[in-house]
Amino acid sequence: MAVTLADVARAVGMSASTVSRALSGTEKVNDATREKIRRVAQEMGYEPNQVARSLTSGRSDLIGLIVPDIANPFFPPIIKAVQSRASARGKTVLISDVDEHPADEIQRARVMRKRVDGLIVVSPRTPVESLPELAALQPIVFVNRKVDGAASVIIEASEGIQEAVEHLASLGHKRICYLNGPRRSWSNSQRQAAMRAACAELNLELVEFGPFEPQIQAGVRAADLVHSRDITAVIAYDDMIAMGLMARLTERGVRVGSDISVIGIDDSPMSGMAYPTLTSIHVPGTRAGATAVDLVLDLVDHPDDAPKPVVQLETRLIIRGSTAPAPAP
Amino acid sequence: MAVTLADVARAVGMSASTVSRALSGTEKVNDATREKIRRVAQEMGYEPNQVARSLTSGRSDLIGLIVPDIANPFFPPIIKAVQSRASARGKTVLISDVDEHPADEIQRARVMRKRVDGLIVVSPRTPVESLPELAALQPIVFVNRKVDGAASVIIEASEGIQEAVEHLASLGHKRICYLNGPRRSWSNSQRQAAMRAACAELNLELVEFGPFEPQIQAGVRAADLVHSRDITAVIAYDDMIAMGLMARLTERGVRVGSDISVIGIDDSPMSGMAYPTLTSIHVPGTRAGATAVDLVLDLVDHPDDAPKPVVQLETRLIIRGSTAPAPAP
DNA sequence: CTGAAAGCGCTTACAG
DNA sequence: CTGAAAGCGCTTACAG
Repeated sequence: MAVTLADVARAVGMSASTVSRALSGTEKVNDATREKIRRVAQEMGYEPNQVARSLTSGRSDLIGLIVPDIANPFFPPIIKAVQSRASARGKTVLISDVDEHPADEIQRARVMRKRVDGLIVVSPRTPVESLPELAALQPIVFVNRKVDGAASVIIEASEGIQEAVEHLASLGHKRICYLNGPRRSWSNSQRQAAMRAACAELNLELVEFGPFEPQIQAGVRAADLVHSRDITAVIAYDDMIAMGLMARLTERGVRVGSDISVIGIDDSPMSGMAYPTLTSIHVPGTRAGATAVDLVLDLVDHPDDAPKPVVQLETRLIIRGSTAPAPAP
Repeated sequence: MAVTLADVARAVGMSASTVSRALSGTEKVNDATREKIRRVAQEMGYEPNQVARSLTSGRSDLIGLIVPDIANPFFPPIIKAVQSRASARGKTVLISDVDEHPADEIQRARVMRKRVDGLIVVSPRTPVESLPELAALQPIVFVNRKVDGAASVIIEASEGIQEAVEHLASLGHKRICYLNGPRRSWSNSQRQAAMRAACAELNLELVEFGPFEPQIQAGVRAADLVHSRDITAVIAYDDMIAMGLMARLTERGVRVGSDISVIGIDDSPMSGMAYPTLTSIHVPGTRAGATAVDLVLDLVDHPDDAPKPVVQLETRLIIRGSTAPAPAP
């Protein structure tokens, strides 16, 4: 059996209370005593039982992180940012991937909630009617979705999309295609609205396809739709779809970056490595992750503070090789 | 405050023991009693405190999973397989990404160990001298690394590499380049040895570069080395490196799949989507993940069983568009 | 089938 | 500065 606090107390001839205080380091204990206790605990290989600790103290120093799909390259940078920020603040992060199953989000959140101090839920797919139940699991922070009455970090797509559409317009494109993301995605409704607004403002024709899942294969399917129409420029819901689109168009002999222009969203690491490199709208995932940690830890310390903070982050266009002047008609 | 077992007991006028038994479902309780308790608990919104439960029962129904880098596409399929298998067996998975920092593996494992029933560590980077400490954190299963005296699921690269080298030889390649993975990677030492054996057997010249980190950027660097030598075929430590290599060669005007042949390892989802599509050695990550869950749960149930099981999985070559006959000299 | 009691390993007022 | 005691919320022999 593992060494317990009581074992250490017996070994040094002191009470468990004192040992506890000496080891947790916060309260006043005689320096010599503390020193001795520390040494003995060390020698005995004592490791505090975190489960017992969190049962009494109510704190676990753990943050739970729920993401829809770690295989989507949009999420790893956020996850890494959350981990690095949390670790800087003395917390450990426990990740859970719900594999794009909306129903699992609430279930995972419930399972995790009791074991962590706070929860961060990225791009929740939970239907709007179940959102209040999730939001009630305080302290909780949502990333990439606005949830009424809950703390959130949201990413404002409109500037980036505005820039993207202007970029295409300045290259002479007249008809722009938008490939929609998942049907009930909050991000997609944002992006779609921004597309419509930008095209209306610049007097461009907008063609929409989708919904598509954020997966390469969906982009492959989209390519054939795009190819069958008279389209010279495409903005995809995300880089995954854009990559699939580019691969399939190339396969069909369409030269991306001359015959057709393609823009992704997310600016994921692979966008700079594709051929041609992918023009993409940068989404500040790293900043979003770090901010979410700060918000959730604030909530842990001040659970009753209201209203809940909402942080908005902005996006911008990164121009690479997949966009070019519209071909002459 | 949340509803506790005692609250429910008071509400139904029974002891906490009975309520506990009724809800956990294993022991014999009067059917009517159980029914009533269940209903009341439900109405009151009772959710058992898992922390308290695991303090007394010693079980958490949680499995910890430690991976080096979730951004590397090799890991998500393994993670998803672990999650799906665990969930089928009534367990929840908590993931931790150590961001390729070997020292973090032991630290995370220690933090997690007390809160989970068992641990799965994928592709551990921990130096061999610290491995015993990790292995001592029973129950633990290692994936993709053989650890003395510990349960593990290992992936035997040799067949796949043998097939890859034979494939290149049959296409007329005489000199083959191997791009080594990380310096202290167990997989790389396996792969390197298999490369040397296969080339020796088939009487091919082997050129080695590296070590390289398993990242696209490393492949970009490798491309320039490869380009400066008289090489017609490359096998990379993994798909990430192969993708970077292909992108950079293409950029420099070398046609992958005719001027030069490239083979990756991992057969990650993106290998079918690159242009050209990447010939790659399939590594059964999904099977490895599911197997690891079975092994770790066996260990949880029979902690004293020795010797620890070691499962070997095999690899095979998937031929796609990035390999072609050697160009005439 | 049900209850009273002890205990899991720690923390935290309360005294001194 | 230190100790005794209570308690966190549950589970589990032990009786009955």
